[in-house]
Amino acid sequence: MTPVDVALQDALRSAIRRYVGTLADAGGAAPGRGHDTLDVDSLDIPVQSVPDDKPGDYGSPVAFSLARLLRQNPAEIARALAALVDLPVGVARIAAVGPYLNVDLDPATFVCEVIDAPLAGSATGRKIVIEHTSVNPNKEAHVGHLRNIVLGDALARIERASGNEVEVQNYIDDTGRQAAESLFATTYFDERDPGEQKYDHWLGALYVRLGRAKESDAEAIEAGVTGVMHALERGELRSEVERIVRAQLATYGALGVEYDLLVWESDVVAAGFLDRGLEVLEALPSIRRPTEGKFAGALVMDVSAFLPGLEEPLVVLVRSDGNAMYVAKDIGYHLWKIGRLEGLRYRPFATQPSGATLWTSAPEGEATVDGRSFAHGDQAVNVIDARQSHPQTIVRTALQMTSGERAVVPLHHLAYEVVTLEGQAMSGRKGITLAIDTVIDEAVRRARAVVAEKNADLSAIDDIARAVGLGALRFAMLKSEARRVIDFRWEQALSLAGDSAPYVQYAHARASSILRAAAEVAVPAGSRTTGADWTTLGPLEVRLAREIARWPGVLAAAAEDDAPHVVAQYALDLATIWNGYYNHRGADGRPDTSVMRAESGLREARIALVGKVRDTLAFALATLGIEAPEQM
RNA sequence: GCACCCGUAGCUCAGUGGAUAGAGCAGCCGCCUUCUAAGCGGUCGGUCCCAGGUUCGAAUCCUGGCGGGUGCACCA
Repeated sequence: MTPVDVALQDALRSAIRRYVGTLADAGGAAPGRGHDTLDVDSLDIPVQSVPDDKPGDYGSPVAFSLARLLRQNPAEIARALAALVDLPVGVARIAAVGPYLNVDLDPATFVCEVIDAPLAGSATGRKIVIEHTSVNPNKEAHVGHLRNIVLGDALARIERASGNEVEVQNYIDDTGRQAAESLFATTYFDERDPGEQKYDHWLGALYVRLGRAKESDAEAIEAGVTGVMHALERGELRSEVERIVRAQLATYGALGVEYDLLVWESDVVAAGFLDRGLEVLEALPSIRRPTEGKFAGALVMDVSAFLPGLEEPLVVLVRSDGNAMYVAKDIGYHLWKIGRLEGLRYRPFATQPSGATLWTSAPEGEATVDGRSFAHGDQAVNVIDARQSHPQTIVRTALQMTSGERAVVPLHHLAYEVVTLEGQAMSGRKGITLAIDTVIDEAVRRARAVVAEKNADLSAIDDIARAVGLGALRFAMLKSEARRVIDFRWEQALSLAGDSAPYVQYAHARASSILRAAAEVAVPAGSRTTGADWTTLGPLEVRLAREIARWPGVLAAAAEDDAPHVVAQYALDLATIWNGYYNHRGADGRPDTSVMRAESGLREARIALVGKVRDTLAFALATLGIEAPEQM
């Protein structure tokens, strides 16, 4: 909803009220036509962008719904309303186009309004806890994880840009089987890291090797892994796991991804979240401890009241041997995320490239650090593989049961589909993977070759190649909906043309280039740009400004729906409209949108508009975690 | 078997109940005597999986099919 939309809605509403009034005056002549019962105040008045081949900038199909309510021809209603309506500020004319009511904007007013509008949302006071990455600490991260990381990071940036406080958590499953297997593999094979490759890569290879060795020596390996798992639970191998996590974090750092807090599973358990979560649950009637049947001795939760139709409505929380299931720990963790449990301790873990401190949960840490309070989210969002939708639903259901039937559980699952590799399912266990580190290197290498070819004299070529290569990679992971399967193919993922980040970055560099040339004439300062004569602007500028005007709504929708692809698609749209403007030719076949060669007054107004184009492109890319170089 | 997700141009995908369904890639034809051609314009290409229904209006909502993916452990 832009200010123009709102003003237009108000104007149309008044006109409709007046129109209905005239029908009422004609009163007895037209009984039962609906005007006497029509509730104009609550009438929905849609305002939409007009297709490019139709007259007008914005239009409303409101006459259709009125036609039904008033039993009249929609085109007639549109004509009548066009005659009755008072023009809102910024609107040059309103006319009926068939049954539609279309408006032409006043270029000067509209463009000034657009270039003065803020790009970021105002502060909401809401805190959103986003969990993403959460890669098992036993191997290098691969392109399947890349999708998770990039989605989560983009969502965090989108929520921040929308005015929310965001805390990004990365959950470390340090007591799981996978970490145990990798660590055990080093002793089983008696291998020591020669330091020739990243530690997580070296360890990942041993993990795969151990998987193969199980075929011939299953029993001994099982016993050894179990031993390591117990040691992990006692917290004895924390520094070994930390070493893996640090190696993985180097990859995320290279992608430009940072976190606020690492949450270790062993700390979640030690803080009592598991036990206290279970206490809360055990008070509920749907929690039982059967003494016979297949779940004898286990603690189970009956979810049938919330998830009808399940073949097996009982979910095991604690096994009959006394060991808690993962989902039980997850329930405790999530009760803490939304502020219903307390007790983790924290210490600094690392200083990230931006300078921000990465915190970690730690048994020996402090309860409060640096004056900040972790968790206490008004909303929690989990970026997790769609294959885990069922366990996520169980966690959500447990929170629902502890909150009351009608309570709104502030937990979202951003479920994303898998990434396949040239059509093949990836498998860490089988070693069919493609490491993020490998892809980053290749992406930057390819981008560097193109930058060197197109623009060899740029001094910051390495930085630009990095921004372009990583941008292409991230964008490929973000441009489609999360629920779509992505088949990773090199040519597609690292493409520098078409629907890609470099396309948007190029549009941004073009605008930047103009603004460099313009710097001596006028610096864009919105509607206060010196020397601008707004009345010289025309439909071409309005078309461009209309696209910019969409941004706040796009940002809000992306945040509301946890949908970064909405921002990616918008960035492509704005870049397309801007490129079209840039290359536009008049009826005589000559360029008619030149900024620097435009006459004084028009030139300054265009400089201000181009400044807004550049800022909007850069801001949209930034919410996706993609840099926008000034030159490329 | 039950549940969830997907089905739109040759391929990969956008598309908030509204105007003649749009991009990119691939194919074909054009545009650098200068604000960046990583670009722009044109052209070719559609039973929006099928059948009903709701609606003034459906790719979009509902029901039933068909095809594909995923999930349904005292694993994580």
